[in-house]
Amino acid sequence: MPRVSPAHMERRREAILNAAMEVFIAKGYQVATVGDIAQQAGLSVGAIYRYFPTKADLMLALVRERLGRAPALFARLTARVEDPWERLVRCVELFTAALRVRHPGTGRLLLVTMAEAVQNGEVRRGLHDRFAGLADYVAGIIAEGVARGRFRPDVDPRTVAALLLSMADGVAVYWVTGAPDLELNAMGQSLVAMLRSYLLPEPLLKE
Amino acid sequence: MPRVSPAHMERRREAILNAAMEVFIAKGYQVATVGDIAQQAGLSVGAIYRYFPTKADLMLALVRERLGRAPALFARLTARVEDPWERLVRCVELFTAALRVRHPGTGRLLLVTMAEAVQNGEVRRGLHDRFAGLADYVAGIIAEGVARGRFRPDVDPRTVAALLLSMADGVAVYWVTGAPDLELNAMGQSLVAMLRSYLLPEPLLKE
Amino acid sequence: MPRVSPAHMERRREAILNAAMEVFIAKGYQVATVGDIAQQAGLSVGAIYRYFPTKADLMLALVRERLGRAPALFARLTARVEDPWERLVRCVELFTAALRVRHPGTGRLLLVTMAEAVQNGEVRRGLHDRFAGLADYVAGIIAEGVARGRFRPDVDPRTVAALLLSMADGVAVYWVTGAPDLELNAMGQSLVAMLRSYLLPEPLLKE
Amino acid sequence: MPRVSPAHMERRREAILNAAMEVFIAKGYQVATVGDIAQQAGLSVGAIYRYFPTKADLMLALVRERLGRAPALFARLTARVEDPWERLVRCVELFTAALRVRHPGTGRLLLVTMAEAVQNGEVRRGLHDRFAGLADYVAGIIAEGVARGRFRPDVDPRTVAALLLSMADGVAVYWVTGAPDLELNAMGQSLVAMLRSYLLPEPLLKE
DNA sequence: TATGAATGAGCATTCATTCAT
DNA sequence: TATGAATGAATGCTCATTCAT
Repeated sequence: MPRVSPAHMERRREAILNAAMEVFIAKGYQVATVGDIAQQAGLSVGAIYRYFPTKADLMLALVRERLGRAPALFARLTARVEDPWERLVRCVELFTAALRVRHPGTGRLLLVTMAEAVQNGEVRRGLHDRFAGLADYVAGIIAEGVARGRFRPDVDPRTVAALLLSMADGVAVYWVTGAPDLELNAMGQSLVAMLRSYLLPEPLLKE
Repeated sequence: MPRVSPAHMERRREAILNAAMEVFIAKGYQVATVGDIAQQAGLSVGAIYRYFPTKADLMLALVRERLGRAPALFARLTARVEDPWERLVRCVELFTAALRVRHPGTGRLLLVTMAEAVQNGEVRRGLHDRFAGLADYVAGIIAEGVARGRFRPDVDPRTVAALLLSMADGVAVYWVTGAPDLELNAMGQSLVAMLRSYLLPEPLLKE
Repeated sequence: MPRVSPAHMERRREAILNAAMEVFIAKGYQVATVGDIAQQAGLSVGAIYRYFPTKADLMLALVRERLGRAPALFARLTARVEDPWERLVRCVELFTAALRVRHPGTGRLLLVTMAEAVQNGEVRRGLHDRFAGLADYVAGIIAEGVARGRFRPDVDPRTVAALLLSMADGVAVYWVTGAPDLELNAMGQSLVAMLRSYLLPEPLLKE
Repeated sequence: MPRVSPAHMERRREAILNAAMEVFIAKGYQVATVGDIAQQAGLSVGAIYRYFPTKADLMLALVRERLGRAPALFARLTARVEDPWERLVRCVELFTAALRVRHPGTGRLLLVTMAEAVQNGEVRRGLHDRFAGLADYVAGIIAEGVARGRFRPDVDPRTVAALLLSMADGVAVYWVTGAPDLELNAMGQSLVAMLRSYLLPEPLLKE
């Protein structure tokens, strides 16, 4: 007979996770202390441990519940776009917007998480799942474009998808360490131009 | 063993740096202990401190003396290639080879370093210098290609260079966390194809 | 055992301070380890740090809260004595008793503290405050004696007070290093005799 | 067949001892490092160990060869003075001058040494020897004054001597920690006045 | 003999985790 | 349930001492 409702517990769990993300982003996983997180969440250390058995579980939950949802999120937000090329462009825009506006912490969390993945197998697996999910999604778009004759026929969807995602995460990670001269919008536009010339057959002749 | 030759001291310094790189790559900066590094170097803890005043200085030296030399290294190794397009392709190949064969630890070091850069201003500056140096170099190649009429005239060299390097480091970082399905060679070839279609004006008509 | 009463925390703080005093007295500040203090207090190392942020703060607290209270203590314990001469004599007795019976560790603490004061400005300031406080008090007694015509008119209260206190602390410090032949009582009596002949005008004629 | 002359070795030994005194005075025994001393002496660490087997031996030598010579020094410098009272006054002057001009470091060395004596039996014994030597000498003067009828007959030479020396060392030690308001000259004069009124029978009637 | 690099035990301090209240 | 005091293992760094050169 719990005193608090499951909803309340869920809300508190989320609050702790948000606090942990904030703190991990600011300090990195190793440097962040459970006390920092408790303070950020406005709770006591003990309370954290009621929701997450160890500090490592906080990181893992973030990987799975924040980063891990990126594939589903992308799918949902680009589902309405019919044309594969438009959908691909939408993905690039979405990523740029996410990095700059919607979830500016995600890039940093990605970096912090990658660093932890070196050591921690479960974190590594979580990251790979996210990458694989996103790559599958993008590869699907490309494959569809190829199938429909919209894209050049000789592209390898999986490889190009991996390339795109690597670039995206590379940008995220540099952007996030405060690299001085990264103009996200310009980079997005150049990327789209590059993809257009690569994927769309003879576009220059017509346009 | 005092009054050793400067050469001996330099060799030992390098050995310690190598040991530190090994250990940082394997565990990450925070988790690695100075004892680990000493053990890896076959020295005592105190000996480490004769060459590097703090653990942080080890990291910083790695950033500056390993990662930071990448621009000069790339410049040297591609200097002979005359044609800008060939030189760009050479860079991609070089990077792929470096990641896989020559300096397989560098990618990991890059990741570990990025994670530390979140916290450590000096490390961050070191990374930015490396990125800026590489970006300058690649942008120079592209600008030259544009100037010579070899590349499409409307590309923005700096933006494309940043994009390329982000992708490269993104790949490095994923490759390094052991992402399962990254086929470096295939990715390199696709990237070259993409660049060709983007940079070279109407190459398809002739070739 | 959280949410303990402030009284409990204060008691524990005092216990730690007592333990620190014990250990510092026995080993000196530099040689004493925080582990020693924890053991003496029957606590863990970590517990010490909940009450005092650094080892140096333990010393400082002792200087301020043990030694620094001497002026107030002396004032309180001799306040009732009306006659300046009697009060002075009372001070000498008090000091002798304190050294031998009441606070036998204080002399040692004084020594250990002085040694630390060479290096540590805050400790030095604490010691000077104590000395100045005691000197003010004793000088006040002497000045009052002079003003009332009870003492010889040409004595300089501040200088004599400083002299007295130097002697007192000199005795304390030697007593404490275990100097073999210091007979505290005899020394106190001789001091009183010396003061009598110096301060009281022509007492020998009458008595 | 030593390469260097015994005289050279003795000179070097003295130089090391001087350096050690300088450093101990500035930092205290525990905080001073053998490296500090070597640097101050312009030698290598190893050289120090050729002359003194351990760091502790440096301190001990200082106690014995610097502080321990005080009794002989005082005896020598006051030997010419015939009258016991004059000789006593001379001692006070000597002490004041020594503290301020001749050997300004001695006070500090005394303090540092006392602190070490808490722990170190040999140092303690050295200090006690010095104290006993000085006390014997002063007590001898007083006893002589009594015997000659120059001093009040009821003084206890040993106790008064101990009192005087405690005061002297107390002053030294406070002076040395930088106590702000200690006017050595004024204190010396007051002390002489106090001693005169105590020791010399009815001086007031004549002077 | 002199040097100073190397050793490694030792210490102040931190922090994940526990558990009495 | 929540709190936060207590625990104690772990870590970066120092320094007396040794000894190869």
